[in-house]
Amino acid sequence: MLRAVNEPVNAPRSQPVDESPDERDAAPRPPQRLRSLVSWQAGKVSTIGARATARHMPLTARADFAVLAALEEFGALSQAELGRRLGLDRNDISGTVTRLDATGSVDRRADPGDRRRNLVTLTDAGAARLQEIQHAADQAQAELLTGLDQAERRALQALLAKLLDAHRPEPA
Amino acid sequence: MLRAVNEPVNAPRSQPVDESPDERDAAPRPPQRLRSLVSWQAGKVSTIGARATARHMPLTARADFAVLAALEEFGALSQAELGRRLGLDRNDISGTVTRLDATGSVDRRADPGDRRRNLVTLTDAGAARLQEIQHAADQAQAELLTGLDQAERRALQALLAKLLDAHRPEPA
DNA sequence: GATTAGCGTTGGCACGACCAACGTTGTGTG
DNA sequence: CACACAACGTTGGTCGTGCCAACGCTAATC
Repeated sequence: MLRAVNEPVNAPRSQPVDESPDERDAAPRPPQRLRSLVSWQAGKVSTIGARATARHMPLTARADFAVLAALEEFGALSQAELGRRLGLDRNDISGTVTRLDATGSVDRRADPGDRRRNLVTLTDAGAARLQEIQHAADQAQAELLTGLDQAERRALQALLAKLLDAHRPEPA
Repeated sequence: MLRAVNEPVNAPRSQPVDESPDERDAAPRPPQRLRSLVSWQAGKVSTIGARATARHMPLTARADFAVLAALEEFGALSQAELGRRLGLDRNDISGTVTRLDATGSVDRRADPGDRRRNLVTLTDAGAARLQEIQHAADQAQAELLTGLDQAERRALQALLAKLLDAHRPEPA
């Protein structure tokens, strides 16, 4: 049943090193106190995912992907609304949209009905770019999930989704 | 093969906004393409965890916690070894150990048997500090895990642990 | 004795999350 | 109508984190 992980945590030893010979070359384990912190685990998983991602695309493509995906799924949005959907600061959205606009992936223009807003629209080029990034992301995802079988992947994803649902109303 | 987890993903709608009235005030959902990326989910969980953590302690305490926990569990270590255990760069360990040494949480001295190394030892003050941080971390953890019952928490933790085990040999 | 490898340190870069301030524009209210 | 108020987009800055590069030192290897 996947071993409880939670266990005691209170087993500090004090020999300077020790290293029994059969784990000399094995991977050094992080301390139990960290291994039992979900927030630490999630952070590590995130950076491993980032490393895998970086092998398939420039890092900045991650922000692009988020914006493009939102536009594809919800249609044209203002930048503030993008921020709310994605859980990002509107400050940071600004830069990403600028980049996407410069490469023609997106069309940004003042909303005629409310000139405070910028209406951001997905272009055909943007849709194509979205597909590219999705492809790279799938590969990175596959690398990240090595070691988990189908059922475990689905379970993990479902649990993370449920956790996130419980926290959603905090955009930034 | 392997794109598992990700269901269709190809259901883009195109109405500019729509917003059915019963979710007008509800939390805006992130796009499906993101919700089906474990690496994105993990990132979000990580930052939500960081926010929760920040409510209970200074952010830098997280790095301190990692180092202190490793020293408590494995005894005195060199900085390079700390890096390997924690999956961190030895560059970054240096700064953390300096901070911990300055506050007396740790004793750093040249290893008499190999003067290239710094032997880092946990002090009593350090052990106390570790307990403090653990306490704060527990509270943050509880906030983060709101919305998951006991069994789900254990399952999530176990799945993350298994995923990490499959990637361990990459310190930096 | 010379080369190679490991260690700790400094300094730099990129990225993400966040906060503060400003000018602009729409929405109220008196 | 004039006014304060709120929302928007932008710029500029801070902090924490993950990386790479280089240096001087020490130990192991040949």
